[in-house]
Amino acid sequence: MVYTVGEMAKLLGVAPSTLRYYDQEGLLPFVERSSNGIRVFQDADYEWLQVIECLKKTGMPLKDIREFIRMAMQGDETIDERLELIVRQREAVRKQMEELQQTLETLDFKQWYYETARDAGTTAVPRNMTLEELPQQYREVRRRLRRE
Amino acid sequence: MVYTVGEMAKLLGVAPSTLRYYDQEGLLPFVERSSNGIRVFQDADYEWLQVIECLKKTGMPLKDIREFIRMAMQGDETIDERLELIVRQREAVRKQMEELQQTLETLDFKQWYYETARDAGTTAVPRNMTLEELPQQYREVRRRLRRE
DNA sequence: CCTTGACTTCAAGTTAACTTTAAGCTTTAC
DNA sequence: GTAAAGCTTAAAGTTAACTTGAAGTCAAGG
Repeated sequence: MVYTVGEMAKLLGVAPSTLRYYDQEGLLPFVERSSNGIRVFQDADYEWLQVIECLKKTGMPLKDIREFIRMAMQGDETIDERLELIVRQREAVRKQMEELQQTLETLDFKQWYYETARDAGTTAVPRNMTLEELPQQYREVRRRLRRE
Repeated sequence: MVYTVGEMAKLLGVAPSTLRYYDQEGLLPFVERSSNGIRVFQDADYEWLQVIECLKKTGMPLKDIREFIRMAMQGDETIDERLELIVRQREAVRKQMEELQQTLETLDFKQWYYETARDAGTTAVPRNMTLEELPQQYREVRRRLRRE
């Protein structure tokens, strides 16, 4: 199966202009052209685009993704480099998940805070609680927020 | 304790210009000024800034954070609204974590892929494996990547 | 034959979140 | 008394990742 830029964009759920922009930025060296200059996407290209999508979700900038693609085009001699890059991004994502976990804990605390405030009619109640009055799981969070 | 913009920035690990920018954007209505116009940060302001930081990490744009701060300044009548916003952000973060989890699984697959390629000397080996030859935990990932 | 729709390129515009620069004020240290 | 450090504002500059607009090409349908 082959696809136009519009069809591939639809498959991926992005705007066609995004794919043209990626091509312009050198991320899509694998995309071929028909005799009259129209981009011809193959099924295999879908997989490349999914990998680009994946790396983008790790927060990697497009120019670094371009380097990864460039390496992949080089062939088997760059396997080690590519492996190293993947391992590095994996660690970056693990770190991001830990940070998000902490953010979630803060929001859990805030949710409890506003539920308590709502029930009491005023934020003064949760705000002025001592650490001992605070449910155990929120103590660490409040210590962090208040630098206590 | 009171702090200048530079001291507070240091505590938070951000640039002073960032705090000035936030102030300009209306995110810091709680920060007072000394007689000669210098910003005076209080300990309580540190907590506000941590909350701003937390909301920023959820991906909330600054103008929405400003609205949250504005609500908080309104007082107890906005408790319900603020609770709702927190719950919404909490759900957004849970979703982000799920997406990151999927990204991580893709990277796990790619790591295995390149380790296998390295050991074989060519990416042709992992690439041409049938679904049955593939370790079980990677089958779903490859199906997604290849739209199989 | 001609209109429609989707493709092309190139250039310019957009947005968010800062950062930098310039010009000026205040306090502290020698 | 003056120089340095750190504060102020306002305005302009930066960056990434797109998006939009203009002008043109091409194939299919009525």
